[in-house]
Amino acid sequence: MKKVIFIAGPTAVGKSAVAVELAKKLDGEIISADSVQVYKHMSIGSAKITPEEAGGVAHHLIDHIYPDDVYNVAIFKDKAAALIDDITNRGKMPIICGGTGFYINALLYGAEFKEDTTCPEERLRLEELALSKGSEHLHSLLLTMDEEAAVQIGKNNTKRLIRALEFYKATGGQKISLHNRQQKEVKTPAYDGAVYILNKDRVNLYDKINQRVDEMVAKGLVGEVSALLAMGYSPALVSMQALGYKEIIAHLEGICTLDEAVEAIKQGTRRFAKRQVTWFKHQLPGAVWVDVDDYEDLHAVAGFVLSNLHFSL
RNA sequence: GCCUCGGUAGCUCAGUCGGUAGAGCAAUGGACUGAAAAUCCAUGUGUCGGCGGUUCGAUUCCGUCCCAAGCCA
Repeated sequence: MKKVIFIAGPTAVGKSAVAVELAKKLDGEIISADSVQVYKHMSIGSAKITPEEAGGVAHHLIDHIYPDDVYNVAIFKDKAAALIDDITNRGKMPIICGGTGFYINALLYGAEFKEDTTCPEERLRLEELALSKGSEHLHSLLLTMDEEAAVQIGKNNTKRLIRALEFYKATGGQKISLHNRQQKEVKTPAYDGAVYILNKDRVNLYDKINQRVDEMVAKGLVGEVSALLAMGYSPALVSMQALGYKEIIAHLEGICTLDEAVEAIKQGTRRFAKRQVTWFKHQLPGAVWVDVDDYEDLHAVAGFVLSNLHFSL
């Protein structure tokens, strides 16, 4: 099995800096597991690494598609898996760094995305149906097709209801409940992975988040967002739902003040960080948790990871 | 210094005609398998400002003190 290092953790803990240092020490290359940093023109709000911070270390899956391109776990998993092969074949160490737990899981456990189970037209139709008739209607529809999924998803989770119905349509009547159960059964890692989850005291993390959001605004987040709108990217795009973008768009549309938008970004990011930790806690068994507050700085954290690696290099 | 209005959950406040209290927000826990920075679910014990008094019983009534806001000087 190929050796792969994973550096995960909530937003703003300092994953990037640790990953870069590891890459330098181990002759590695970094593959980003982040659902927003993939987009071009979305740099400030996604806290994309700068060339100086990257320090010459190769970074992949950052800045490689446009905000209106389709992107999802399956695409990520395929690209990342191919990159791991490539990097390994060149004799370098692949380092996965990112906070999108969903992506990391799919990659580590080698989720199978064989056939295309999406259907954009059907999804669009269902979205309109949800708007006109409400999510309860979708729920009752799903009850007749896949009761298990309907019960599990509930009446209010419009996005999942749409996904379940879309899946049913795209696969010619297969149940997503069965599909999901099968996916979850795969619990053998596809790689010889050394998984580290960086975390820190909640209060300290929140301080860091608030501070970082202020920095983003100071660096010109508002300008970045208005530039995206000027380029013609619709606020309805998936990419524009990202934290920092949807809130600034609301401000630019006159729905709220800049201060209110900034507060909303901070709060949304705090909640996001909490969800990330919940995911890692339950979905990445066997990972090594590192409380970065226990170390003097991020160099020391990288040092710990190096000394803790279970495989030789 | 006088008068007025307040002091109840982390915050903003409601309420108890005397039987120890509840909303919004924040926060916390959880779910998640082709939108995931998305989406959804669950969770409300706090010396009811301090000290005394009346009372079987006070956060509620009375007295007094402290603190905050406003007004008059």
